[in-house]
Formats: sequence, structure tokens, C-alpha cells
Amino acid sequence: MGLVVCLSNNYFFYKIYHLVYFYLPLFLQGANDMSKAEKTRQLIIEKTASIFNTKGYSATSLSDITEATGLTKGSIYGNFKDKDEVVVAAFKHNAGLRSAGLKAIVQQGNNPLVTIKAMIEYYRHSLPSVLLQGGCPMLNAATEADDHLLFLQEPVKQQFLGWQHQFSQVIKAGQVQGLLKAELDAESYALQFIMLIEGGILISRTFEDRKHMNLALDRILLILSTEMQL
Amino acid sequence: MGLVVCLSNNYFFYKIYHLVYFYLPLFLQGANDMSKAEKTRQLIIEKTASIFNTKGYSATSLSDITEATGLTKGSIYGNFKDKDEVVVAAFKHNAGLRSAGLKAIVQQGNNPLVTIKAMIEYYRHSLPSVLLQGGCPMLNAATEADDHLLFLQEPVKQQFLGWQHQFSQVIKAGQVQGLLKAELDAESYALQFIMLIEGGILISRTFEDRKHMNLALDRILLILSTEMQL
DNA sequence: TCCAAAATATACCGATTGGTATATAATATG
DNA sequence: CATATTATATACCAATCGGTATATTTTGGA
Repeated sequence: MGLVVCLSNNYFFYKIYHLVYFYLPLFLQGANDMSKAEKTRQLIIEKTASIFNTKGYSATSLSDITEATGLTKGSIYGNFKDKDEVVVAAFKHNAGLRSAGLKAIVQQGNNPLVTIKAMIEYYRHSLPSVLLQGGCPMLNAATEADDHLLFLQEPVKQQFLGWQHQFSQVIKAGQVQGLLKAELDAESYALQFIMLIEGGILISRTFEDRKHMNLALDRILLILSTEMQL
Repeated sequence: MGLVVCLSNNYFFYKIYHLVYFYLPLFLQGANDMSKAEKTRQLIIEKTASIFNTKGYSATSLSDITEATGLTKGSIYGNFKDKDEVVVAAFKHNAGLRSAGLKAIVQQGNNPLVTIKAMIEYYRHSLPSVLLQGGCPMLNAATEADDHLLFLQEPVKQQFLGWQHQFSQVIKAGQVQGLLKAELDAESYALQFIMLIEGGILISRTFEDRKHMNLALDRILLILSTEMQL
């Protein structure tokens, strides 16, 4: 420190000082180029996402948020316009996790039939952790958004459309490759899968028994093998 | 009035007075033998049931209740221990309407196959009014109950079991009459119907389009005709 | 008709809600 | 290093929350 003070009127050594004290820590923590505020914003989203999903979006209070993050109201409102904005960000985070899970399966590049089955098995095996985190974010948000949290409606619709798209794209790929019947309406089947998955989660969560979810998923596999496959 | 006062020491005329002033109004309003409190309790339930279903059970405040009923807090708390008790009563009322709808169909005494189809069509045609009243009470309550309103969990479970029973009883009757395959697990099929209906309502409500619900209901009819019927 | 009991209304309670103005601390740049 | 800016913390706000003690009105049985 004394050395730095001594040389501080020298631009070259000042730059060294700057590099070491400013960029080195950033480099060491993984070349993180997020600003302080961006990191705080991310912290808030990650720490509150499961709380929102568990308690419900309106039932989660600002005290819950400050408690979970260790921050204060000032910090929350410095990074978000209001609670609604936190709610939307948390929902998108929750929904994004599921979306990323399916995406990872699709990107493994297996043939469409194998991919669809892997997607179904993904829901079978992730059910316990989903239930621990308050259930399906789509189901929760959709239920809460419809009449109450109007600002959530559009994000929920978009997420559902994205989900449907993930399924229907794989179905269409299967049709192109001659694995699935060409005359099938891929979007319609994707929706039926989603409806069965949501219904299965709902009942499984209510009765705290994964057998109902398995029933729904097996129904999807049955539709696939008896009705869609060539 | 003067006449009544004049004759008030005469038991016979007192009885006439009593009959006219007490029983006549009761008779005119339909021989209603509920006490005042029972009528108020019923009024509170009926006036708030759709509000609870629309806004959500925790998001509905006591102000909402007093505003909708025209009563005051004193009257609410004179008839219910606390808000939770109102919530449970309102939920049971909401769920009871659906249950009664199916029951009426079953009691028409048609053959089980016709009855099942009529039950499915009941959901198809009641969807618009269900959506106007905030969606399926079972879906809403189950979503809200799971981590948050713990006192609602048991009522929700019971209602789901009752619903499943309504379906499975008709299926079993169909098996007995040789209309449906005897080896089918009636309870399992009943659950699949419920999951599809709930999934259908969820998506139809989100996109404000009944075609998704129709997709779910047509799937049920397809399962019935291709898999269950003899 | 009268009067005790039941039902309803009024006025209040402390706690918590989402939100904000301002003070303090951390950060980025010359 | 000094300073301007950004980010966070503190202290407050009015409004509303669920709930209750008490006063008033309505009701039912003699």
C-alpha cells in the first residue's frame, strides 16, 4: 500500500495498481463482468425464486425477500421498480430452469423418438425436487395470474408457448425422419402432453404420491407408442 | 295494532297474532326454517364463494367479504370463528356445485356409457361459466393449499377423492353391465380423466380459448372408445 | 307484549403491507 | 488519491391486514 502511494503520480504504475486491485479480483472470481447492481439483482432473483413458487407470488412479502437475501428494502427497490418486477423476474427464472432442462435433453442430439421419451423421463425423475420447491412454476403462476396478477399473464402465456414449442419441434423432427406419423398435428399433441403433465403434478402434489404423475407420464408414452409411432 | 293490544290477554287471539306475525312471513318467503344465523352464514358463503375462487383464498380480505355481503366484521365473526373457516366453507361450496352437477347426471339413470359421455359433455359446456367464476375451484384451492393454506389440504384431498369416486363408480357400473372391459382399473382411469380435465382447464384459461379444453375432453372420449369399451 | 338471548354493528387494536425520502457506504474514473 | 456516481441501508409513511371488546339491534318464547 505504501509503495502504491509513493508511486501514485506515475501513470504507468497507477495502471498496474488499477489492474491488480480492480481486474485481478474480477478475474479470480471467474471473469465476472457483471456490475455490482447486476449481481445484486441476480442474487435477489435466485434467493427468492423458490420462495415465490412455494408461498405464492402475492403471499410472498417484501420482508420475505429482504430476509432471504439479507438485503434491505433500499437495495431491493434500487434494483427493481416495484415488487411486481421482482415477481416477474422470479417467475421467468423458475420457468427458465424447466425450459433449460428440456433444452439440454434436446441438444444431446439423439433421434426424436428417444428425445421425446427422455423428456418424459425428465419429468418423472425431477418430480420430487419440483414438489420440494413448491410445485410446477407454470401451474402456480398460471393459477395466480389469471384474475389477480394481471402483469404475469403475458409472461405465463409466453412460457407455455415456448414449452409447447419444445415438444412440437421434436415431434415434427420425428415426422421428418419418418419415425412418427406425418399426418399428426404436432402442436395438438404437444399440448396434450403438457396438460397431462400439469394434471399429474397437481394430483401428485395434492396426495404427496408420485404414482399419479407416473400415471400421467405413462399415458403420454402410451399415446406415443400406439398412436404416433409408425 | 291497537286491536292486538286490546286482546292480548286472550290466549286464542294471541295465537292468531303469533301465527300472522311470525309464521306468515316465514310461509311467504318459502317456509324457510333456517335460523337468522344460519341464513346469514349461508349468505356469506354464497356471496363470497366466487370472490375467493377468483381472487384467491389468501388474497381475499375481510373487507372484500364485508363489501360483498353488505355485512360488518361483527356479523362475519359472529358466524365464523375466523377467516380460515370462511375459506373452507367457501371452498366446499364451490366444490359442491361441481359435485352436484355430476351427481345430477348420474341420477338420470342412463346406462353407464351414456352417463360417462354426459359427464364429459358437462365439463365441455360448463367451461365458460367456470372460467367466468375464476376457474376450477379444485385447481385453485389445490394450488393454494399445498404449501400455504395448510388447513385447506384435507378438504381438497377429500373433494378430489369424491370426484374420483364419482367417475370410478360409473366406470365400475359399466364393467358390471358388460359395457366396459372388466380388467380395467376404474380408479386409475378416473384419475386420468381428472388430470386431463384439470390440465385442459388450466391451458384454456391461460389462453382464453376453449379449444384446449375440447382437446382434453376429446382425448378422454378417445380413451373411452378405443381402450375401455368392449 | 315483554324480556332474555342471539345476532349484528361500531370502534378500536397491534402487526404488517408495499413503498419512499434521505442518509451512508461502496464503487468507478480523472 | 480524490471525487462523482452508484448502490445499499435507515427510518419513516399511510393503508390495510385479521381480529376483538363492546354497544346496539333483532329475534324468539313466555
